[in-house]
Amino acid sequence: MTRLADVARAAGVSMSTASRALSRPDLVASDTRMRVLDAVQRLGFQVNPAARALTSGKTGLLAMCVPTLSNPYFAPIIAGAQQTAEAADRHLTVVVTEGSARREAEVLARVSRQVDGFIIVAPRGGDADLLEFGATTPAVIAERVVPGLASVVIDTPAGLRDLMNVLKADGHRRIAYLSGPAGSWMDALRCDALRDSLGDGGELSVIGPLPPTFRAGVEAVEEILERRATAVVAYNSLLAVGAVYQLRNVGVRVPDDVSVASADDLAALGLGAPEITTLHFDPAALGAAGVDMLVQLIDGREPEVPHVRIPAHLRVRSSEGWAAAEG
Amino acid sequence: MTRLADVARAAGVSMSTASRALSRPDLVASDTRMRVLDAVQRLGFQVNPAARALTSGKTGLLAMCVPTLSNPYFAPIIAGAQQTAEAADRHLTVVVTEGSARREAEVLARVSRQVDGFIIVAPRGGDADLLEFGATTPAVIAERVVPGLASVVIDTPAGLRDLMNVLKADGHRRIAYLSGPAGSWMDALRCDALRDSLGDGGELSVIGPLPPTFRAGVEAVEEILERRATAVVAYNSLLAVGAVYQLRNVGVRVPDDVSVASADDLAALGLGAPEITTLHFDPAALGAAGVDMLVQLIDGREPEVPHVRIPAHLRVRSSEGWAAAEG
DNA sequence: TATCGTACTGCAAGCGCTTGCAAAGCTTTG
DNA sequence: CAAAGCTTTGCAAGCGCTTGCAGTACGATA
Repeated sequence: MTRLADVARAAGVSMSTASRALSRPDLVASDTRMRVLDAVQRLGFQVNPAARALTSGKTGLLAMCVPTLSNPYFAPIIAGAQQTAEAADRHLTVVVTEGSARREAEVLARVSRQVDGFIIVAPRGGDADLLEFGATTPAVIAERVVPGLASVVIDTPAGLRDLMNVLKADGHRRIAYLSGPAGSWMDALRCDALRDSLGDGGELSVIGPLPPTFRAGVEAVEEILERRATAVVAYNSLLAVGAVYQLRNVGVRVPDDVSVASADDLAALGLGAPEITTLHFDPAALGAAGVDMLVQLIDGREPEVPHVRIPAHLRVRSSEGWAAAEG
Repeated sequence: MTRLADVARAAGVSMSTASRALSRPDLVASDTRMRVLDAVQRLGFQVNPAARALTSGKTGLLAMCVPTLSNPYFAPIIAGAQQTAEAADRHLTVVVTEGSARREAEVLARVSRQVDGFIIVAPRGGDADLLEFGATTPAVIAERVVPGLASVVIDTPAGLRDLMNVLKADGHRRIAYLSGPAGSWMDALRCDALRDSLGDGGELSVIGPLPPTFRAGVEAVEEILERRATAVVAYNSLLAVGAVYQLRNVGVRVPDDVSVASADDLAALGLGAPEITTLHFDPAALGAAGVDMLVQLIDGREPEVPHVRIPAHLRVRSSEGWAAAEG
C-alpha cells in the first residue's frame, strides 16, 4: 500500500506539501501541485481514511437516517444522496430506524462517532431532541421542518391543494384521506392541506392512521366503501396502489365509482401503475439537497438556504374522474 | 471526549491493559478487566474508531452491496444484516450498484479502503472478477454461488419444483415464466428449476428478460394473454403483483382464467397481496448468515459452512387453482 | 536601498489507539 | 530446590496523516 510519504518522495516535496496538495490545493503552487497529483496517479495512491480521520477529525462518512427500506419511496432519495456524496468525495451510509423514536435515538448515538454528520429523513423524535442533537453534530432534517435546523422538504401540501381543487371541480364532496403513520409530521401537514382547501359543503373523512404499505391500502377499502366516499386521497403511493388493487378486486370501478389519488409520486417507486393520479416531484433532488446542505454545515459554513423546498406538481391521470352520482 | 488513557488512569492500569481489556479480554485477569470495564462505564468511554482503525487495520465497518433499493425485497435482508452486524459490534453500510457490473466494480473499489469486508448480493460481475476481488478482501456472496467464495442463497429452486408439481397436478400445461433481469444468475437457476420439473406434455414459455418491477408485471400481461398461458410464474413478487393487478384491470379473472404465483416472498416485501401463491422464506436470515460468515472471514477463520442455504417453502394461496378449460 | 507583506514550503509534534517484546510473579515439574 | 513454563502487566514504538509554526524567497512599497 503506497503511503503519502511515497508520493512526497516521488514528487520531491515534503509530506506536508503533498498532504496540502490533496486537501488544501489552494495553498500550494500550481506546478508543485501538478507534480504531486502526478505522483498520486502514477503510484495509485489513495489516502488512508483512518489516518486522515484521526488527525483531522473528519471521517468522510455521512449518514442518512431513514425510517425503513421496505418502502421504495426512499430509494431514489438515497440514490440522489449517495451520488451527491460521492461527487463531494464522501461516502453515504444508510441507517434504518424502523420508524421508532427510541430506535432512532439509539442509532444516532451509536453511529455519531463514526460519521461527520446526519441527514435525518422524516424523524420521529421531538423537536427538542432533534435540536439538542443538532447542536452537537451537523444535521439536516428531511421531510420535516424543525425551526433552528437546516431542512429540506417536498412541497406536497401545495400539490394537494391543487388536487383538492380538481376533485371539487369534478363534483366530489365526500372525500376520504388514507392517513399515514401515527405521529408523522408530514402526514399531519398533508391532512391539513386537504382540510384547508376542502371548502364549504365538502366532507373529509380521515381513515387511519395507517402503516404506509400496500397491504394497509388493501385493508382500507372496506372502510372506504362504508364511508361512501367518491374520492380517496392516500398518504402515499403504496396505500393508493393497494386500494386500487383491492377496489378492483371487489368489483368497484376506478374511477367510475371511486376516484383515487396519491399524495406522493408513484414513479418515484418504480411502481408505476401508470393510470393513478399522483403528485410528481424529484425525490433524488431531496437527497441531493440534503447532502449539499450537510456538507456545507460540516465545512463550517452556514447553508445559503437553510430551508429547501422541492416543488411537487399535480399529475392528473385516469384514476381520477367525475364523482359518481349519489347512490 | 474521554480517551483510553483516562480510562486506564481511572482503573489504575496501563493503557495497554485497558486496551486489551476491551479488545482481547481473554488476555487480562478477570478482576483487572472488571475494573477497566467499570471505568469505561463510569466515564462513558467509547473507542475512537479512527484510531483503532489506524493501528489495527480494522474499521469495524462492513459493506453490503445490493443492486437497488427500489425493490423492497432487499429491505429485510439489509435489516437482518444490520442487526447482526450491530450484535457483532460493527456497522453495516449499504452501497447500491444499480444492477450494473461496471458500477459494481467501481463501487467495490471505491469503498474497499473504508470497510473490513463485503457482502455482495446478487452480483453482476463475472466469477473470475469476484474471485479476484475475494482474494484480496474478505467477501461473502449472497443470492449466487461462486465456487471458491463463501456464499449464502435462498433455495427458491427447490420451492419452485414443488410449485411446478402443484401446477401440473392442477392440470396446467401452458405455463409462462416472467423472467428476471438479463444476466441474473438467480433467474437462470429459477428458470432451470421450472424447466427441469416441467415433465412431458408441459410447455414453458419464457417472457422476458424483464426488470423486476411492478410496471414490468403490468406490461407483461399482454404477452401472457397472447401465449394463452393458464399459469404464470413470476421471477419476483413485484412482477407477480403487477401482473395480477393488470389481469384484473383488463377483466381476466385470477385464478379462474389464469393462475399466478411468485418465486419469492410477498410478505418479505410488506407488499402482502394476501392471496397470491408464493414461496415463503426468511430473508433476514440471509442477511444475518451473510454477516456471520463475513465476520468469521475477517477474523481469519474459515467459515464453518462455506455455502449456506436458506430453505424456501411453497405457500399455495387463492391465486392458484385448476387450469382453465382449453378455450 | 531598507522594510514589509505575500506566497510557498518544510519541520516536527502529535491524533488515540494497538501490539511486539520483555519483565515480573506464579505454578509446575524433575 | 533449580529450571522451565505460564499468566499477567507495562513499555514504547509506531500506524499514516494533518497542521501550527517558522523559515525562505521574492516582489511591492516607502
